[in-house]
Amino acid sequence: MTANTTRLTATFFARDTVMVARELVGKTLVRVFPEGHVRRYRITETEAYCGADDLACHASKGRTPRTEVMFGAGGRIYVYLIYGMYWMLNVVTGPEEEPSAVLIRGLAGFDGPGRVGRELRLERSFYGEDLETSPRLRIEDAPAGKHIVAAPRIGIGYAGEPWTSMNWRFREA
DNA sequence: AAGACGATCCTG
DNA sequence: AGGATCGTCTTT
Repeated sequence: MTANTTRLTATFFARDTVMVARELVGKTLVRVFPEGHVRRYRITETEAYCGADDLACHASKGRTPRTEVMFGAGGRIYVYLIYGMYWMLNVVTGPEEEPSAVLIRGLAGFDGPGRVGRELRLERSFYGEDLETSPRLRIEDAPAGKHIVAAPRIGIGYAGEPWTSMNWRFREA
């Protein structure tokens, strides 16, 4: 048997954000490093950020150079620097003009969005990269497998209700 | 031009 | 509990 190495395309990402967030748990993130070596990681935790109405979503603050990529169709990378230190990895979701994304919060062995970015050596140039064609970052399909639990999102208290209570964080049980 | 602060992590 | 560290957005 050969391993399943089906690369996920725009048709997977350009769907309902919460659905994509849930389904991304267990999928395989593949990073080709500048030195040429390849590492594969199982995605263990994600969060959904759902459109301009979701006050926890950066796009709710408006269309700016930073949030621009989220307004496009699903399948591209949204990265941003937080606390002057950590690059957060997001996958843009949904159709065009519906600014939403899924934050990759954890990979097997690398728990936490800051650790994910550090491990993958993300930086500014990943902004807008197309997951369908990028030579250095891709996501491959994988069997559903593990049980997945939903919980409120982390670090978004400023958004208030009902956004703080939405169970839009997904992780392996 | 200056200030506030963040979808975090590590150390003490 | 507090510091690191800086891009982005808001206010002057």
